Formats: sequence, C-alpha cells, structure tokens
Amino acid sequence: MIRVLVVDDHVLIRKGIVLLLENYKDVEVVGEAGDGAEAITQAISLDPDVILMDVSIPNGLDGFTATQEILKQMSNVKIIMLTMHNEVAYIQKAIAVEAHGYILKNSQGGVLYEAIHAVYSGRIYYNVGIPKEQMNKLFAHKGQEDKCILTVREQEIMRLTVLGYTNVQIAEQLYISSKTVENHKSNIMQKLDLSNKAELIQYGLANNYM
Amino acid sequence: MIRVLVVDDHVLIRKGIVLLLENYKDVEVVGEAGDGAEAITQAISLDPDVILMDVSIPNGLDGFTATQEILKQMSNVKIIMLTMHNEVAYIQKAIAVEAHGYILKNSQGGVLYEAIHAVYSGRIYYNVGIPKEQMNKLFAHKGQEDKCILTVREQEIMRLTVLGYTNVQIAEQLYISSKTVENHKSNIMQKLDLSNKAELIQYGLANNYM
DNA sequence: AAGCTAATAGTGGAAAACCCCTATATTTCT
DNA sequence: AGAAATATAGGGGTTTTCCACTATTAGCTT
Repeated sequence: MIRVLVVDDHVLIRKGIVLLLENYKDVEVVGEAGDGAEAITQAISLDPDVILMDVSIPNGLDGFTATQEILKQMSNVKIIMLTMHNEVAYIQKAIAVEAHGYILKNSQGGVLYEAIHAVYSGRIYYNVGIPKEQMNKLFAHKGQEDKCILTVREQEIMRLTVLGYTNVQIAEQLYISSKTVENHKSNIMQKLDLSNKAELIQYGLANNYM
Repeated sequence: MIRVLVVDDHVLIRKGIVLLLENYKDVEVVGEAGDGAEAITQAISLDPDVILMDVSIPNGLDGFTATQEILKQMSNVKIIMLTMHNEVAYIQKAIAVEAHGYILKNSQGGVLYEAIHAVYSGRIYYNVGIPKEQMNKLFAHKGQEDKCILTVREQEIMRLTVLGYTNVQIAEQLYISSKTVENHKSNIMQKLDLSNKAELIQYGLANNYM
C-alpha cells in the first residue's frame, strides 16, 4: 500500500484527484492539504510515502518552497510536482528543489499512477513535453541555475506586475513600500537580463507568472 | 437523471471531476471534451442537460466563446462556468455570454452538485467570492456589455498593452501618436467598465489578448 | 568576525502614464 | 442627408514610473 498525501488549493480538483487515486488498489490517500504550510504539517504528522504537490498553491508558500522544506525535514518521502505548465523555468525549479517527479495536469490518468509507482521505488519520473536532450541538459546544469532564478518575493512581484498592478497597489498587497517594489523589479530585470518593462511582462507571461 | 458534459483541457482534472460527479446517483456524465471545438460538437451530438465548462481551455476558442456558440444553437442546455479565478472581468464575461452558473475550482464538492441541480431546474447559480451588491450591479448592466465588443483597433491596443508595451512603443508599432493610443485605452476601459490598468490587463489575459 | 544575499526603504530628477477635456476626417448605419 | 461610430491627435495638469544611486537590517555561510 502506497500512502499518498495530496496537496492542491482547489478543493474540486483535489477531491477529483483523490477519487482518481482511490481507484487503484495499492494506493491509499492518507491526507489532503490546501496550502504550503498545511502541506508541511500534514507531511510531518502523517509521514506519507508519496506527496502529490501542486505547484501554484497560494499564501506565499508555493509548492517548490514547501517541497524544499519537507525534504529538508524528511528524507524518505518522495514528492511529485503537479502542474498545468510545462515551462522550462518550472521544471528547472523542480530539479533545483530535488522533486522526485513532475507531471502535467493534462496527462492521462495512468501517468499519475505510473509516476507514483516510479518515485515510490526510488526512480525519478519527469513526464514533460520537452525534448529529452533539453531535460538532460537541465539535470546536468543542476545546482548552477538556482542562482539565476527569482526569489519567492521576486516571483510574487513578477506575478503582480504581470497582472498589471501598479507599484503602489503591489506595495499595498504585500504591506511594503512602493520603493521596495521598484527595487525588486529592477533586481529581477538585472537577474534576467531584461531591458524594459515589455520584456519583463513577456518573460512573466511565457513563464506563467500569472 | 441529469446528463452532464464535462469540458476541461486538463485530463487529470477532468477525470477527477467526472469521478466526483459519478458519486451522485442522479447525475450521469455522458461525455467529456478537452477544448472548445470539441465541446461544441459533443454538445450537439450528445444533447446533455448541463455542461460544466472550464473557462481557460486552449486553441483559441475559450470557454466563453464556446458557451456563446453552444447557446446560440441549443437553447435548452444549461452551462456552468468553472474557473480558478473570481475576477470581476470573468464574471462579467460569463454574464455577457449568458452562462447559467459560475463556480470556482476551490469550492467544496457539494457546491458543484448544488450548482448542477440549480441550473437544471432553471435557476441561475453564481457562487463567487465577491459581494452581493456588486453581483447585482453586474447583472443589472447585462445587455449593455454584450454590445461592448472591442473594435479591431482596440483589440490590437489591448493585445499590445497586455504584452507590456508602453504607449509610445505601441504608437511606434502602429504608426500613430501615443495620444491616440491613450484614447483607445480609455475607450476600452469605458466600454468594458474597467476602472484601472490592472483590471484592463486581467480582462485582456482572461480573454486571451496575448 | 567578516562577507553575502534578501528584503526593506529612501532621494531626486527625467520620462511616461493617466485623466479630463476638445477636435477633425472617415466610414457606416438609419 | 443626418446621426453615430471609428480612428486620429492634441492641451494641460496630476500622478506614477523609471533610473541611478545610497542605506539598513536579518539571516546565512565560511
């Protein structure tokens, strides 16, 4: 029996996935979580074999950060990232936090089952829509590129910027000064070598910061 | 028995929803579709009682457009929009295309069942996280805004705006003055009853002006 | 202890956006 | 022919960005 914890902020989707998993006789859903913080406490108290972790869960603590936290405290659990996006930036991030699996929400149901079995028996299972050579390159460059990736705060700024909020509106939402927002923005631009706002927005859109 | 068609591009989520629905004895899932075009053909051939329609389905034909098309050809079917976003612009759009229901993916499972029953028996079911007065205003303004369709030029301005270009950059691309761009923008905002840039951008993103 | 990074906040000036108007030529609808 | 919609452009004033700096604090790393 593989004991699974399901993490997704959308109740409907989470319940759906749980039902889907309950079809399999050797899989048991032992718990559910709706955000990153809950995921961490549930992981510790339930000690599941596998965690299905949605990437874009709310309340600051995203799926990657939660994954990192959990793996820091529990070395035995296997974590599969679950997302709608097959953007390279996400996959890179998943590799960086050493997630054991990565599958897309528009996979067939069988893929989910396969992934659970694969990571449970110690394998790495990345089912993504990008060429194998590129995947290998990503794994090879592991460790290098977590320095060219945005911090959690920067990601949040990026997201809100893409959504068209002004610096002042972003500042209000995050309880910081609009000047700080400005600074984060220019740091992001420097990190990603972007030279104007349009490029920033388009990078954000391409990498699904929405 | 209420015959339901489920439309969502993410296979995993779709299967999950189907399983969720199959728990209810008076609901029968008669079909599934993964994009707008498929939704339309399935709707016509299966003649379901209720369609659960995800908003952000790919391949150009989004959930709203598909809904409009289907309702144009079949007056009896009830359509519930299903989305992650409770943005006003989305809800407005749902009202404009005369969807019978609108629920969020992070609703409880029971909400889905309630919604299906409500629309099946002829009621309107909008379960959204915004105040009632605002909802009423949105419904009151209905009819005004289905003629509020953007002109070709306005759509172009919208697209470039969403992509983060400044007024001057847009002006250069279209060989017009930046003042004209400004005017188009404010016309768009007036037409769509949007009060700031963030709403404009989010409307644009929601409606795939990218 | 020294150094690094992330997050915070500021100054000050130039550029751009935003807002509320007016105005004109063209096309399209009635 | 007259009215309405579309696309164009500008004036003038207020607010916001953008840019190039400086600076402080907290939390790591070595």
